Amino acid sequence: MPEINTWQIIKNNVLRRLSERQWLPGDTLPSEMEFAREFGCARATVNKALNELASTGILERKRKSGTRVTINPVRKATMSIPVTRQEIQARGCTYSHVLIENTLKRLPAHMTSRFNVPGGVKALHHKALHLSDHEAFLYEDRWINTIVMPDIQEVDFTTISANEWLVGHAPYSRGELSILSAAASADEALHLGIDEGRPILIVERTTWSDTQPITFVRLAYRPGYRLNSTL
Amino acid sequence: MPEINTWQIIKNNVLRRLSERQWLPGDTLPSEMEFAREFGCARATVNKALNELASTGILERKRKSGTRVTINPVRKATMSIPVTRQEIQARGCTYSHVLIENTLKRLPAHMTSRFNVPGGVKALHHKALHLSDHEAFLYEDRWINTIVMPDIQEVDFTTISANEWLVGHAPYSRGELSILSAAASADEALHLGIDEGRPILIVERTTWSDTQPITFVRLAYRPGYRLNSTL
DNA sequence: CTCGTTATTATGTCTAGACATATACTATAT
DNA sequence: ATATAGTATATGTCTAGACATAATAACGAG
Repeated sequence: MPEINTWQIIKNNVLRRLSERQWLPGDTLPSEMEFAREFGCARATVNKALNELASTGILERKRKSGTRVTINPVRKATMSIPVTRQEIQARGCTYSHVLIENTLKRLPAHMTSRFNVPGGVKALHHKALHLSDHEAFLYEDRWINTIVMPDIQEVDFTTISANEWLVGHAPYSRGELSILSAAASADEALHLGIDEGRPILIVERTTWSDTQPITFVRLAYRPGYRLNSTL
Repeated sequence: MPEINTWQIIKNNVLRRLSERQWLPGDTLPSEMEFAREFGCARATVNKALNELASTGILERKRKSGTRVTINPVRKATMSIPVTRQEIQARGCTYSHVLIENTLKRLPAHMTSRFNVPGGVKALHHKALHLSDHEAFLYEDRWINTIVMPDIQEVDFTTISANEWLVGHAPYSRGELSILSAAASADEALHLGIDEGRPILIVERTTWSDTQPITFVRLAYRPGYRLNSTL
């Protein structure tokens, strides 16, 4: 454990004392001033160390009440959702993708509510298959709001994937993520080359630019895929 | 957007300018000193604002090179994995759980490697069903390393769930999380009250105390369950 | 005993400096 | 041309203060 900075020394020290059960869930830790005296540093340095720990969910901090050990720590797993190409290449496999559909059509009912647009509005329906070492890896079924992203109709998605184009050209946005398990639909099974009904992992994501939804995508991973993370 | 603090004003200002595509992915932002002059504040305040944005993955910061807009932002979704009881109660449902098994037995082969212990070692095999409004919600199949947690053999798991006991009594630890889709096994289907083979969401988690594995748990959620998160 | 007021206190934010350090750039010597 | 040493620079860390603010605790009046 390389301890170079004062705030990291303090952070690691507190972590060690927590693992040694010196402070139990619910207990109040010493105040910033007490820590500052103990470590012979400024209060701001203690503040940084404790805030760092609070951001991971181990500690809870409140004005006047002080710093306490979280009783029911909500385990915050930071899942990184990489661009698929990078994920595949990081495993040392070759990445390729095939454009399956890219047409402007009327939004189906379940999408108009999701995009919060009136019925009858058209949007870009985009389907693509991502391959790892030339084997089906991920099937992508996406709707793109062309009202917000009009330029996208000119893009050649045979050379760049929609995901990567959007990451580079859509302004930074917030999003909603949903992970579920489903039986492969006929469409998904066909493209992934598996039997219909097989359990596959689905990730659904809606991204927004300010108040406007940009895109909704349903990612169907091939059987055996795992989303991993450390906490 | 309530902007009370200087660093939040700066953060929101930068976010807005990013969404207006004033700086594109790969571009270098002004230095901290320039921002400090622009906002009439100390450099430390700018530092906090920009570090805040860097922690979300939007910006990348490096000494001397400066601050630049991330080209391929790894979407960091912070999934909160709450204690099941809280998750159910947060939905306004009543929580209950049933202890199905709690016996000391020899570790199967696939677990000895996971726990990194010699073969023949015994561990606590713990199975429980968590119910939401008296309906099966989550089936838990857990192994607990009794070498590390000897006290656990005395606990009455009919009154408190293993998860909650461990959260309160195991020292803070790191863990590995894996999310996958699987066909319900006979055991899982029986307890969840569903047909064998139905696609269900599985969360597997191993938690460690320092170098010692404490527990491995496989959580089988009822069909229709979604893990949600914002990014 | 209850309600409202006041003091206290721990954290939140901020400043104006300082030195440290990684790293890109430049100049010099080989 | 290439390796090496030096310089400049932007961020990282830190200090010793200051005032702000939320929330608890103590107090006092009715």
